[in-house]
Amino acid sequence: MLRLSKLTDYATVILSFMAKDTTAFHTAIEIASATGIALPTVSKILKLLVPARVLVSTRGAKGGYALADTPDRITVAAVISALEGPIALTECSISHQGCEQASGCGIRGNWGVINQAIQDALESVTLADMIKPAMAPEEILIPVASLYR
Amino acid sequence: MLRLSKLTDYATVILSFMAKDTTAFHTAIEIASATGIALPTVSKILKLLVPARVLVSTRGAKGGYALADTPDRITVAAVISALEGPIALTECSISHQGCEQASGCGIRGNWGVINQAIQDALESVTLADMIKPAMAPEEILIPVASLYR
DNA sequence: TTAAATAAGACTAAAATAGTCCTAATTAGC
DNA sequence: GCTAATTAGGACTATTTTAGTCTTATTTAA
Repeated sequence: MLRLSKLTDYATVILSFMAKDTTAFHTAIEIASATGIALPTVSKILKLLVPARVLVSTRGAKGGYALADTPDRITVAAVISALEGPIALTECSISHQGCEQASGCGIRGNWGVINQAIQDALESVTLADMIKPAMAPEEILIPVASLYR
Repeated sequence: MLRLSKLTDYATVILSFMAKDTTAFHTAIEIASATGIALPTVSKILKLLVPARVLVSTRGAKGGYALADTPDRITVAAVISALEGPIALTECSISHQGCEQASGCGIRGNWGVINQAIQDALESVTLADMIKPAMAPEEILIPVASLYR
């Protein structure tokens, strides 16, 4: 389905909650109860976002997590790659080794072009954009049905 | 990893083979031996591409599969949605029902914007583009590392 | 009538993902 | 120092998805 994992989906919910109060540190417990996502899951996601430089953390009593930057400087691309690894549609976009399609596969380079387009799209959207009021969903739903006409 | 399935990857290999001889009908056996992909797998992919209007099929002796249109009119988006369903990054982009994040999720609409951008990127690339000689891979690899700086 | 081919879908096995839990390390406050 | 609160790290299990195979039915040319 070309879809990202639930963890990434949760991550955007968590980050949009945190973006409402940029400076403060939030504990995992606080975030779990505010978002309704199970605590161990919240904790796992928060831990993944720290090495990716999306969040910063402080240990110990009065510790917690905070955004590493302002919401307009945190891109969706950064969040996705933190949770799912490099953004690349095909295996051979990451590494050219081990591709067994000896003949008939002169395609890799062109996948790269597509990957780049998607990368650009994801980098152009920031957390600040995500927390803006949503547009009417009807206007922006993808007309998938049209593909089958 | 925001990546598409192997089936879709195989599909592009199969279609690029077929695009070299647009008019002819190819049997599943012929395609399997030409591409090196296992026959049952080739067969499965070909069958998925027929209802999606990417291929047409003829049964019986002298039957086979052929492209439903010229390569420049078959988009990557059509191939992906044939094999993986609607192009939508998050569950709630497909259906707004059953989203349990009652509070804190004013995000759906904005995912739609991202989905649309990706959709556009995938629709703008056709099978004809894919079979052009690939550019040097080094030039187009996604600079993932830069996300972590 | 027979042989060659697709159609449909059930089924199995493998892999990825989600989610939970436990133990260690760190820090503020008493 | 001691204790409580909190993150860090990683092991582990269960679930779901995906890949791949197989069988039977249908269609058509010769």
